[in-house]
Amino acid sequence: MSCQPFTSTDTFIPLNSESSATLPLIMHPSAAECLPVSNHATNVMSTATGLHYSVPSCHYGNQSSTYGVMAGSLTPCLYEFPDHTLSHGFPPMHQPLLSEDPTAADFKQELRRKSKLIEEPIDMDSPEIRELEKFANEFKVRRIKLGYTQTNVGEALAAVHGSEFSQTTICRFENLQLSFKNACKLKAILFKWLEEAEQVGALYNEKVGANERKRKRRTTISIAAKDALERHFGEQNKPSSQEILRMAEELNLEKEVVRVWFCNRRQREKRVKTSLNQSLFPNSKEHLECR
DNA sequence: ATGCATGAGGT
DNA sequence: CCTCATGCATG
Repeated sequence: MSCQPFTSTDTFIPLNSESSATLPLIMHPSAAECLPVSNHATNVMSTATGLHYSVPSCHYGNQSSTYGVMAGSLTPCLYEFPDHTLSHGFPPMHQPLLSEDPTAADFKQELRRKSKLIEEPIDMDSPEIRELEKFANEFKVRRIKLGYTQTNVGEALAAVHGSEFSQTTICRFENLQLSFKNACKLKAILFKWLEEAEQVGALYNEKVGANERKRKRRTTISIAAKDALERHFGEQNKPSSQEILRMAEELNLEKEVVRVWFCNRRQREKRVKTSLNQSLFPNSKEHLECR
């Protein structure tokens, strides 16, 4: 395709295998709306690479799908508002023509729906969100100062929390790619850890147990398929089982894969946008109030 | 850093 | 079957 993934990044380069804050990839016409989230505030130079566990000899490679065409540029995930808070695409399409008491049933559903809608009042101007954002940035800086990688932190968290977290989660926290609620929860934990870690001041080695791979291989969905899925998602973000099956057959994917794709897509769609992206003005410098 | 996956808890 | 929090696997 017309896309070319990063060229470097061999296997593991301890230093700068990441720093991919550029996101140069292609954008699907249907989803090119969000800006890439990059490290803006501070000048942290490199994110810790999370890949330093030794890869044994994973040779399960029978992937017939086209590789190298990473199309992961769909929605660079900034927080977004839940559909009901902002704009949404739910046509009022429930007209249950059941037998007995459509009114009651309908009413009930309506109620349920409503009570659901009245939950989190998520304001992006909320001081809480500002604070969260600030903490996330600070956390990263201090974490690096302590010499911890995201993986290290996740492991060390067991001490102050009880259980560990993955590199993924730490990463998502730092980049505010979690739901507001989730981020708040993690913030408390991370805050606690940070304090203790800074007191001790040194990185104590955690055990690095040999990992067993247990999961199914990640399915690689072709760009064409993703494109099709995106299109479907545009008009129906919650397809029925039937529709899912149909798409699956059409795209030569397992039904489960399609179902999960929609789940993940919805989840993404729902991310609450914190103010993390005040730096999304590529043109204007930064402040526009001076003078 | 992020895509696809899992599993717990809800309906 | 969904949502949500999470994470392995992979780009």
